Amino acid sequence: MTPHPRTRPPAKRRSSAQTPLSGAAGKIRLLCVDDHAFLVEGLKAQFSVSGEGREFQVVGRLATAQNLVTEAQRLRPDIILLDIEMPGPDPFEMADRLHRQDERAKIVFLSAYVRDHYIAEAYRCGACGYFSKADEINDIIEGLRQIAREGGADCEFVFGPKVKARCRPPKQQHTLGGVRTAKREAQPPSRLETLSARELEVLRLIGKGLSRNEVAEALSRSAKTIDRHQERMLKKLGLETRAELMRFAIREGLAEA
Amino acid sequence: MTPHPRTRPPAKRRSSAQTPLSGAAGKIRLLCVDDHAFLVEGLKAQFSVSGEGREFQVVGRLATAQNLVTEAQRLRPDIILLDIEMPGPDPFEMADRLHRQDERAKIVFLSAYVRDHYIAEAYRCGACGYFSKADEINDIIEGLRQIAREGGADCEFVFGPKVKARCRPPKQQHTLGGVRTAKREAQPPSRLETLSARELEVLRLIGKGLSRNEVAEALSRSAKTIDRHQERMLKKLGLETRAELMRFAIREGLAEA
DNA sequence: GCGAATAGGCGGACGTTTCCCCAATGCGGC
DNA sequence: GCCGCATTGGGGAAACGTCCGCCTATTCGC
Repeated sequence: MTPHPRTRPPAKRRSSAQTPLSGAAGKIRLLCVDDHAFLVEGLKAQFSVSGEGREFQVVGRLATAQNLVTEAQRLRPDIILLDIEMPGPDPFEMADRLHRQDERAKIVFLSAYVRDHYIAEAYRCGACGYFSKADEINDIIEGLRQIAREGGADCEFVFGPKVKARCRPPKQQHTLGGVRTAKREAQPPSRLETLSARELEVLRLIGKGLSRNEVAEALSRSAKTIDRHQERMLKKLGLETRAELMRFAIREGLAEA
Repeated sequence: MTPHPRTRPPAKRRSSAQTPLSGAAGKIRLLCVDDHAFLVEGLKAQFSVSGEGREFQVVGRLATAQNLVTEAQRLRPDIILLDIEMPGPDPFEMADRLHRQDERAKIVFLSAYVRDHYIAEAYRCGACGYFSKADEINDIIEGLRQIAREGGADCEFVFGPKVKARCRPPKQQHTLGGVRTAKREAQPPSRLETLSARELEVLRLIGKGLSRNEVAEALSRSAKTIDRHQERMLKKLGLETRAELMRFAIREGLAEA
């Protein structure tokens, strides 16, 4: 399925061969990939009025990730703002493909939802940051500034405030304005991925509200076995009760609130 | 059990007693309810620059539908733009409540997703329109203009292009009238409101992941008392387990996923 | 091959949750 | 006063959830 196991390669020296075309007035050039015209147009306006963000310029817009690679190479934006929940091809896959073609491309994910799984994918496909659409616009702008200033592939991964709030990776974090940054190496994988297939199956059913016995029946196993899976999940995830497990399932998109 | 079944009442003549406070320059006043600051700020900018939409003005923003009724009555916007997928209380429920208090309120739903269920709910709770966030901004602006021009409760229900495209059969618009009688499974206006203050307090703590003993300690009560509160909440809400109670708390915005 | 690690499976111990029963207090409405 | 009801607390039974030990199978590195 995936010809390249999307694992982040060690940061390489950026090939200084190409340089992004500078904007007319030296502005930071953005390519927005989002199916919501509404949002992109508003963003354009935001950047065109005087005040916060006037150093940015939206140089292109795509409604899907379909032509991301070719458009990115044509427009040479400084930063690509990439939505996650879109019709069409998997944005992570496309980001990964772009990143393989051009190590210097700076991709920033901007999503309505914050999920460990998304964060891990974003990190793995070589993106530079991850922001929530619910983040304050000033925090996002500050983050984009920082990313624009710094180098390419070896820059720090920048989290929006809401994103940071949802993942509590141990240490190695320092504040920078409203945004947080984390050192590359210290980034833990999604906690979801530490679970086995069987455990995920159990978790999904728990998220649906099934009791241990109902889960046991659904999977044709003893209730005690379900208990065991649960127990190990709780330990792996650092949780304590079944209710917290349901919350986790909801947060990760395995269950609906 | 439902004092008001949320069925669209026959259009009434608008009581000409109250008039929305006109914007400083006679602009169309908008109240935006969306958890994405990003989108709302962009919209504000869009309306502030010269060009399309300069006759609009964003007079307020809410991140949830929680205080919709009070804020709408305080700000008296001409149109309320209401997102659907938000944390917190059910936007349809809140729209319905507002509509009962003020027949003249013009509510327009603006959602990332187009679903038959959403369209039917929007119609039933007295809204004036439904647009997709993927609609072109000019189409949305045109729709808002039309809604602003027309009367209150008796105005036509306006669909955005993407919404229209999804309700293929042209009869759909008429059948909506027949759809209204269906559904609305026997539930009080908001199940949250059937809970007492004390029960809400307990629910909030459960949503945070506290165990019965922790809740008991936090409220300086016996664990048995907490049990009792929980028990009655489960019965009132038609739930069976503590985990489902947590899911309910998340859905109602009392707890964070 | 062989230990270590990981996964799946089950039984028992023990605390928690669920759901009955009961009663006392205080508060507002009729 | 009486009624309804929210709030508080208790007893107890049965189911459930948490955690322990122990077994087996598979995989991986050495």
